[in-house]
Amino acid sequence: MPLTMKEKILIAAEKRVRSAGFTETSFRDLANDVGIKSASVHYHFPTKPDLGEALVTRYAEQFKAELDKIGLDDLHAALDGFISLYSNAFVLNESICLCAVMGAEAIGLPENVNQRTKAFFELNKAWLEALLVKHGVGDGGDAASLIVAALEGGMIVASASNDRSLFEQVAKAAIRGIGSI
Amino acid sequence: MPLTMKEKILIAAEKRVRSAGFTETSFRDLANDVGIKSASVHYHFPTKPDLGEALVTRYAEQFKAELDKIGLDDLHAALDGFISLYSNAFVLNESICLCAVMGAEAIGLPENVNQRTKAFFELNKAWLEALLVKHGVGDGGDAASLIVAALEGGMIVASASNDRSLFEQVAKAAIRGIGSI
DNA sequence: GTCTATAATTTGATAGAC
DNA sequence: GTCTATCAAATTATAGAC
Repeated sequence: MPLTMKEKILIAAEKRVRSAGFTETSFRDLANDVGIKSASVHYHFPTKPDLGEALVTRYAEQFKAELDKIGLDDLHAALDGFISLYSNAFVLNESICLCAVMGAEAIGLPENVNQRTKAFFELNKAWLEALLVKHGVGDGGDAASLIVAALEGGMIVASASNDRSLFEQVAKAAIRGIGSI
Repeated sequence: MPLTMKEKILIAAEKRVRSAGFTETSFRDLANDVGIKSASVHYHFPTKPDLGEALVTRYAEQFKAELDKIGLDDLHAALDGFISLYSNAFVLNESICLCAVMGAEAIGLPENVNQRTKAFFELNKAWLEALLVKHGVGDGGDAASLIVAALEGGMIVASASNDRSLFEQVAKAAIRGIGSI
């Protein structure tokens, strides 16, 4: 099945937002990316908040699909799989997690977008917490919250520093700290 | 000594950037904030990268001044003092850390701005690492990197989720994890 | 240092033809 | 669904008077 124009726009938008930011991404840029005019982009996404909401929703759905592929029986393997999702999302000078961008811009963004960003973080935290509880590690959700925050923050620090190893360092330290939290 | 116009502009700019983002902050907005015209803002900061660089430099200097006030003899008190700096920087629906914003926008920002953002993160990491080493906790800088990343990421997650307790949770978990890293 | 005036570009969004 | 055409507003930045 070939891509619909709506999906093509979302793919182009995700790429731009994850590198330049949401506000910096314009309908005209997206129109050029997919080979139509900006008025036609508005046909698919009437307003920018509409686009933002669809963008984060799709991102969270895809992320959830990847999470569902990770086996939960081996704690270490599962944690590695989880971190790999973040690691793959972070390409130096090219892209960070969509929700790190949306989260940083959150104060100025419409509610419907922020709700979806919040849902993404909750999804991640809930998955991690379930994994830890299953293996009798960590009592509440503190460790899960810490890991999610550290991975998102690690991307931002590493991206600004133009040094990918900073992210790797944080990711490894986050895993090593589990059990004592 | 009364504030210079240059400082007034930086104060207004910091407020706007920390809530709405750097790209969203315009010279006209700042001009209105301080009661002059946008052309006059350009007199003080010829280009936007000039403004961004001055902004992050000033932020890091002020942060360093606060760090220098924290006593290092009591590990727990020092960690609490460190986290308080972040805690105070984070006001729900109003502001997050300037460098969390700049870091999230980093890919699209000019080099001179990113260098200053990187310096801010290095300053934080170095201070924390020195504290931990002094008290014989943590070998390398892994724990320090983790804490900085977790605090920055915690702000972003909490801001997008409109839930300050998420930040508090991450901050506490980050401290509790020290020693095992 | 601040002003007026303006240039050149970009933005989100709409109306209406096809 | 996509187009042309257009709008009203906002953006960074500069020239030159005061």
